[in-house]
Amino acid sequence: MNAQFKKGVLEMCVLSLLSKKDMYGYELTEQIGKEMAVTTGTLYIILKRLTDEGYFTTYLKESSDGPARKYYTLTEKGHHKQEELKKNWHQFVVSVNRLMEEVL
Amino acid sequence: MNAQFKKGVLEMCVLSLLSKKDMYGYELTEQIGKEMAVTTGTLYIILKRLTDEGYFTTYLKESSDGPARKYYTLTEKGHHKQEELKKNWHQFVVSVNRLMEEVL
DNA sequence: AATAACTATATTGTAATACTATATAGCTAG
DNA sequence: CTAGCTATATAGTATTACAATATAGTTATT
Repeated sequence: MNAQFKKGVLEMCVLSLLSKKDMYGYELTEQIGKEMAVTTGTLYIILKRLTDEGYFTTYLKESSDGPARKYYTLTEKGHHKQEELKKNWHQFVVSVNRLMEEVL
Repeated sequence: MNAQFKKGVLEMCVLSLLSKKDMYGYELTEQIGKEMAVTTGTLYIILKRLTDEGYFTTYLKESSDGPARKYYTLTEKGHHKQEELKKNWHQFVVSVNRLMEEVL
């Protein structure tokens, strides 16, 4: 998989998953990992950045089978960002496909 | 437009356009510019890199309305790279869409 | 209780690549 | 001859994913 394709998209995926329900970091890594290669390091950096930028709030919750988990909750700002990124993404895919399929 | 989405994709677009016919740098900028914002600086750096990596050969040709143009021709290696990137791109889009639409 | 395996969060340093700004210069029209 | 268009090119910066590594709680096995 081309690592460059992921630039910006991982952030969108995180926001998109969190728009459905609160999740913790490790869980996000596993969900996204089903579709593409991603390391925990990458995910935690994204989570830290987006938290700093006000897209999430967080809370700790104990786990029955392991250490406590930090859950992420989308803020209003986060929801808006998610919708904006999703819209941009779909437009982008259409543009790229048009460029590639086009017979000039 | 999210600049990050373009990472890796611009390279693929250049290869894809050149798989149809030889083009010169400025022409590529204009064609890609129809679908997304892109500066000449970015394009020429990509062209230089891909030339150095053996995906193109180049030749100069005089123009009737301006300075001489440097045309780019895909090599066999370039054609293979283009097909590979295109395949990866389509798979990537499917994966991302699945992640975003999924009800978990 | 000691150890290994699993779960979970986090940081540092590096690599890849797009953007901004700028430089250079040929050609054409007024 | 000058302005505007065409065309190629480079230097410095910013963003973001990856690899490697550190830390530590929990569970199961010996």
